[in-house]
Amino acid sequence: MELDEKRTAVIFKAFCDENRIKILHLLKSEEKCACKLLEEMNITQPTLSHHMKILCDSGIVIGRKEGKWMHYSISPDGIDKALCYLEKLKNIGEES
Amino acid sequence: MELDEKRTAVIFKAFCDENRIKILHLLKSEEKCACKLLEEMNITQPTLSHHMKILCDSGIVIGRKEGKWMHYSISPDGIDKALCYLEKLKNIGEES
DNA sequence: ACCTCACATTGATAAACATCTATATGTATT
DNA sequence: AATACATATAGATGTTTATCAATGTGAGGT
Repeated sequence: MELDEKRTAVIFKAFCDENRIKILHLLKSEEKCACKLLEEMNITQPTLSHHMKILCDSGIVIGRKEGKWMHYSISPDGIDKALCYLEKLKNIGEES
Repeated sequence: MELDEKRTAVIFKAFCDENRIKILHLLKSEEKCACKLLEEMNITQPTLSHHMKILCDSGIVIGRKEGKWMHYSISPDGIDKALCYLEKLKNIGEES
């Protein structure tokens, strides 16, 4: 019960920071490597790395290593988990 | 553009704290007054008040004043905005 | 008018978080 | 093996956030 709440909070951490929203927006159209994201953001490389870790921990983003590069993309399954939680929240009074 | 990202982050602030998730869970079945919520949570009254403010600012919860009491409930419209954002995020590569 | 009850606000404090610089790790390339 | 590059990690710092005790506000009730 407690754990569930913690896990849910971790999922939505992805969306509660302005820079992470910006990153998600950049990933919306296609998979991108970290260096490309860095170019388009106004933050340092370690800060980007920090945000990417939070995004991956949330399950909303997936990282794929290819040689020196990390390619990041949005995880439909991750989004589905978040969607599912919100859908359940909407069934007000109808079912428990 | 910048503002959009900030507004989106505010919406999802509702879901990124363990106690707020717990509150949303309590509101899932029915509207409840603050005092009832307080009974079921392990926090002080000012802390509850603080969380309720964040939840209302996010648009996910609606407050209704009735005499001395504040009744809180989940806003389907608020949830829909969050759902809409996530849906758009899922259209990967298909449309911009 | 006074008191009580429900809730909000203020002010203080500690924990969490975002950010940076500096450094480490790991993967090509020469 | 030496270097260069892409990313991660560590450590430090300022800011935001969660929390509480104390106080304010406003609505009934006596």
